[in-house]
Amino acid sequence: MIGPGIKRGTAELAVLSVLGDGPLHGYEMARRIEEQTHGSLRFTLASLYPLLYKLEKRGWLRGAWETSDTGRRRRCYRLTSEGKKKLVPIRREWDELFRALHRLTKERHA
Amino acid sequence: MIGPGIKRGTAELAVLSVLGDGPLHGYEMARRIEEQTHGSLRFTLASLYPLLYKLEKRGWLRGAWETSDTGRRRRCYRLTSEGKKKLVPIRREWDELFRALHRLTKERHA
DNA sequence: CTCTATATATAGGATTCTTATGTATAGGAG
DNA sequence: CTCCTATACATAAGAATCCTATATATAGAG
Repeated sequence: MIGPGIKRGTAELAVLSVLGDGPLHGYEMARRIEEQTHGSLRFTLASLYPLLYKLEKRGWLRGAWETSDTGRRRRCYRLTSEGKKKLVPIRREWDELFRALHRLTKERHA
Repeated sequence: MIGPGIKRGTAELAVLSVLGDGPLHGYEMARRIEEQTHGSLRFTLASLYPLLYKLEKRGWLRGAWETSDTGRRRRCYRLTSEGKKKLVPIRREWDELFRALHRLTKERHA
């Protein structure tokens, strides 16, 4: 489990990434993020929902109410075409950040 | 250059990493971090100094005033033995975070 | 003497995430 | 039928982190 304060900025990337596979509702997003990172990346639902509203307001997601097979009311989010376009440069930015930090933490005495 | 909001949590790692090579004063830390990450990681001096005070208060750094060859007054920071010990698990945490995010952004359809 | 680079410092605010709390329903155990 | 758990969404209040703006001061170049 990643310590507090270290995860900052990762939530948006995580949400956009899992939505890249297809539409999902919030509760399932959180479950998949935790599962696919083997529990090392986990953020609470109380963090997730405000983020979804923000991304929807920004036009990257669109949410639609639906009723599941089990009769449960829930809000299903999908990436908009704008959101899909943004995902590419965001991943590139993160990749740059990773490489930059690796240069700092590993490639000493250069 | 990494966009705003995406860098969060990286400053502490960056500072501890450059200090892992030896004692430095603030201005030089910022310069090296920018140089060693090829400009992609850069945080302002106004962010740096409060961080140094916090890390010193926490006991991971110790700062000492000195006068440089050019007669300039500056504060030189070095890792304490406690700070050196902390650097190991912090690097491991970051490595976990990187791997977790890679699983999310790359290893789809698993 | 002016301008730039060096060097430290703080106030104020924006952003991001967490803890705590609340609402509501489906389905199983008893 | 009732209690409990898992599912599902929601908001308030605050902590943590970083940035912009601003301030001070000095060395060296021209």
